[in-house]
Amino acid sequence: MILTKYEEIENFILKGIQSNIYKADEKVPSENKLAESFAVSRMTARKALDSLVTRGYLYKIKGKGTYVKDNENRDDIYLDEMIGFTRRVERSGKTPRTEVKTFEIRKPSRKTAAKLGISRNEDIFYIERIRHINDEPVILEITYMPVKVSPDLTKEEIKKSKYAYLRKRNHRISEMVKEYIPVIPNLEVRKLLLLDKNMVMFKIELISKLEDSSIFEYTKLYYNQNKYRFLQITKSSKVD
Amino acid sequence: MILTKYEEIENFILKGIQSNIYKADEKVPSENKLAESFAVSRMTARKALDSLVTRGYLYKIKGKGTYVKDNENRDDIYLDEMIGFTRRVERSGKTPRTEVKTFEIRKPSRKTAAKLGISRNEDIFYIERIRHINDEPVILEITYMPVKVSPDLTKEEIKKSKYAYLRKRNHRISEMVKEYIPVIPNLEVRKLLLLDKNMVMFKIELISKLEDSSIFEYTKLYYNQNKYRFLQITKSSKVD
DNA sequence: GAGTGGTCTAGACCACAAT
DNA sequence: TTGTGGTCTAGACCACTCG
Repeated sequence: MILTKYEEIENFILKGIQSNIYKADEKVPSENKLAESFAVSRMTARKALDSLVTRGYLYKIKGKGTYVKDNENRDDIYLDEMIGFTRRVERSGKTPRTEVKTFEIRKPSRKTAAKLGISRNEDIFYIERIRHINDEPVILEITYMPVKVSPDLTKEEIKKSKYAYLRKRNHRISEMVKEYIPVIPNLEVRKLLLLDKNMVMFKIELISKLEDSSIFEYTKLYYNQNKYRFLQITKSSKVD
Repeated sequence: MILTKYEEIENFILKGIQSNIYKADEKVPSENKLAESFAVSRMTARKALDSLVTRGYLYKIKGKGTYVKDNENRDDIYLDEMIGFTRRVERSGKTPRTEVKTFEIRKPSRKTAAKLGISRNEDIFYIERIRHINDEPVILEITYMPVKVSPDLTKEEIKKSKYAYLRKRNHRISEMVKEYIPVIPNLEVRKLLLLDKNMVMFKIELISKLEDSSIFEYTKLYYNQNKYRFLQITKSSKVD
């Protein structure tokens, strides 16, 4: 099989990573070095490196160089374990912090109104929260909530937990539908999570309902790069 | 906020998709048209389109043009529903087919041996299967199984179901650990699934054990582009 | 033949890091 | 000052599709 020049370079770097010639958080050859040693233009060498950045193998630092990404030491998230961010982080001995970036009342977009099952002129809370672990931003959460369902919600309460607020009001979630989506984040998400480069990451979209079937929230969650592994354990299943 | 030229073009196309000016499976402006109307070089226009392809908004056909991806009409996969491929497809009124691309005995790589908990000189089955729906390849499955655990496995049996084989032998899976991973597929995966372009997709890696805790398989599953939605429904949870 | 996307070149200027 | 990555240009040749 014939490869393009940039595919040759990609494979060269990948082999170097697999054989541990290029170690985690150490440099791979610069774009100019690669261009010279493969006798290609710098743009071709760049294309190879950029591809490996997007695929999660490398990261770049302007003015410094290109480095091998360390994908070990990620935190595990079990899909069936209903545990909140704060408790999960504390259990692992780290320090969680929640930053409420935005808390305001808006009218929903057409898409959001449809998700919430309301009309476009009803008010909603628009809430952006950033979850930090040891002061590093790891999760961006964007929540849309109908004001009529949670009329007395305050910014102070949202700093803690949406679900603690529910308990206080003697409500609870009766059903939650989650969709797991592989994405490359857009500019806004990259900015909020301090990611300077495109790379694959995890998005979860969820809708949760209360006991009376009213929709409590429509939420999008973006999980920072390879800080997380998403696991599911199934016991004694009746597979296939 | 100042945007680069290719980001301007990306946003222009995205707005056109959101406002339905560019409709599903219809063309967006060609690279040359965009280069002209934005007064940039063709390479810059290309960079914008390529980014949107990787992010799953567009697809390109050489010699024809660049089209808006239709992300509706995807099949739902429920993470908690333990149902096999064949039954799930038939339930939706479509025709499933399994192609056994490779079935051979090998020695495992270091990584595979570690996953299977065996030594590098024990034999394993290496199995590549491609799942088709209505003759379109949608899932690539790569399985590693220790021969000593399933010594009498045949290619004929693997054409049907791994788990039917287990039942025949009066065994069953006692535990399955799955990891969900967002990836951009490599060349080999793209070739087998007939994908001509880089784009985000879903990978599942799983390890399943039998009642005696022996490891039955280590399997990687690649789900074709946006043919699938991965959903999870949680009822009456004790959230956060 | 005209238009499309795919690859590639040989430059350029910039912002940023390190020394 | 040197080296790095980030953006961008103005070409080129190719393979493919379609009329």
